[in-house]
Amino acid sequence: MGEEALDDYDLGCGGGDEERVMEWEMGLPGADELTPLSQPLVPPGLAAAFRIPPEPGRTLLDVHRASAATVSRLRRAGSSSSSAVSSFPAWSGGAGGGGAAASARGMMDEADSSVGGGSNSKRPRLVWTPQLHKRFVDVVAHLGIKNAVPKMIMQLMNVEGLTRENVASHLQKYRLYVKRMQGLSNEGPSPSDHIFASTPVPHSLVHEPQQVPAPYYHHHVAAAPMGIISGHGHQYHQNGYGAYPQAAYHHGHADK
DNA sequence: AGAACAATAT
DNA sequence: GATATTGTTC
Repeated sequence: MGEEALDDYDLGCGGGDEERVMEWEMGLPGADELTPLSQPLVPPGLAAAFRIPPEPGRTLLDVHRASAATVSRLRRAGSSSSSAVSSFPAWSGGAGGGGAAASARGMMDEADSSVGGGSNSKRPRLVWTPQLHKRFVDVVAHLGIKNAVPKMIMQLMNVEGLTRENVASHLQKYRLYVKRMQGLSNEGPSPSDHIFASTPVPHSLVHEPQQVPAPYYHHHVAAAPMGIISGHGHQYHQNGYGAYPQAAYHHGHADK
């Protein structure tokens, strides 16, 4: 029993608002992974270099408000008759305000017309933050190199708005990186390896061919939806309260 | 048809 | 250099 596919971590079939909230809470990162409130999200040096205006100070109260807002949003989404899964905006829109982000995956209605000028805003390019990359690495390590293919990775990452193409592109580069790292037996990552250097390549990716022939594992993937914060061309962007969930896949060993 | 992958474009 | 897009193959 248990040949369940991996794609059933949608919560909610039963209508547990509390369950959503709990999953969300379980997915929260540990204190050691969060930037202290007293510290700016963007390092002063970097901010200066890119002319990023100073961030508004955030107080504990702000965090509580944001937290409460998220909880109520989760509840609302669950109690709604429809079982739509989308919770938050994946692509934060424009600098000024933007609101109204289009929904993420799934439907782009489109078409037509209005070509003339370009009031068509394209989807901003994805920025692979260390947090996103970490999720990516966790999932890839969990699947094992052989089974880690874009679609699967995308599904397990459970990041709203993340597309298969996004993952495929990143995976391509990541594989090259891993290969390059193996080639140079011992040598830390080069400083130009930005993102990749931020999360060490798990041994499982280097050595053992992890055997996971089938949809065997049935872990509870407590992956609360994680939004993507991105920017326009070359404009960083804000980062709400980064309450991204920690991948809760337990690693481990074992099954064989 | 759709997904993975490698090559190429922005 | 980082991502996106395209082209080819499975």
